[in-house]
Amino acid sequence: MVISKSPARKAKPVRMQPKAAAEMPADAPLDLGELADLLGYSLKRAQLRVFEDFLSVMNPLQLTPAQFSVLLLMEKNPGRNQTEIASTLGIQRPNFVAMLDSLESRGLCVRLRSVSDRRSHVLMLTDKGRATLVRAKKLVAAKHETRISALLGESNRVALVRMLAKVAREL
Amino acid sequence: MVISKSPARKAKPVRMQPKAAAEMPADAPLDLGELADLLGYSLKRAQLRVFEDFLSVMNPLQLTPAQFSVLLLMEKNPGRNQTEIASTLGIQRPNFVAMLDSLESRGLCVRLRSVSDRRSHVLMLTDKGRATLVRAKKLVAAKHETRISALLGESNRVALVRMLAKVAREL
DNA sequence: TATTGTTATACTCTATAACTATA
DNA sequence: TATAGTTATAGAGTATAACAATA
Repeated sequence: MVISKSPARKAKPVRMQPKAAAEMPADAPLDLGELADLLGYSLKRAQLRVFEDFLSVMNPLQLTPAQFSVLLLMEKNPGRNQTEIASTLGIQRPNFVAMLDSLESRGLCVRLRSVSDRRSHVLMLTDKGRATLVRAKKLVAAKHETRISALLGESNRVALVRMLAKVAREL
Repeated sequence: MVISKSPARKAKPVRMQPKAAAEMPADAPLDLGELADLLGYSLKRAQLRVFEDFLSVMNPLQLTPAQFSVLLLMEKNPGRNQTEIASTLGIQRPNFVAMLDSLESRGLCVRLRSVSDRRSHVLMLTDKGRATLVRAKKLVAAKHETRISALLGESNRVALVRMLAKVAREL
């Protein structure tokens, strides 16, 4: 009977080296190959960079992209319940609970028990939430979107958003 | 002395309702407001959708986008060590260990102790890894990228990737 | 002293099952 | 019975400190 192979991680690496390792500069940047043409790859790298910039711009208000999107949705859709707001953003209802706890404990929004259906919580921005959102929008417009627009050109930025929305919607 | 406010999540929601809740269809899709113009938002939604499609196309080979990118990099850059491959992909070295364990245990690649620097492991695709990569590339090209190209048009797809790469690189 | 691969750990996101109170 | 909010939990993904072997 053959002893089953131990996990690969335990087997110590051994033997042999690629033939002509001498040709490569050794410290040259790696070749991305077809990775550079893969939409998913550039999409992911760009998304990380954009969120990073958003976070740094929003630092004074301490709002994440997800929190900002929740506040925006509450403003545009007052009177909606948790399930509606969460599902619109692709957030699972259980995961939305802690998020709302955080926003509500900071006094940015409130949960009101609905009079028409006492199971559900109607979500509303507080005055502080509205004021914070005004400041947040100004920061995003002035320091974040403007920066992207300066990089790509405004018409390209708009075209980019439109294509991404189409991919998210129709792929 | 005032009792400190209990966590917002414990305070039961109460009273009051938005004035004219009667006007809204109640089941209408929510208004995204400025969210629809936020690059970060469409970027994130598109990225999730594209990865989802990639995963379903790659289902027969059981390769995640991250694993596929690692195999591609090994192919184009034979003889590089873990630190080089990981950092090129933005993966922390400690997190790369389990990933390599998985690929190596599946027989797709090997770690060879470098003869020039015995601290480092040179990464190489196995024959099975090369064969798997060939099949993976064909699947991605035929079922994934083609689908995106059909949706946007090939010239738009290329323009999209170029803009995303620029954002990732220069923002 | 510095670096490579590694371990351990922790924190965030995300996903699912199940409970409660209402309907 | 079905739904809204919640709890508990588990799995990815990601980040940092520290160690052994090697340079």
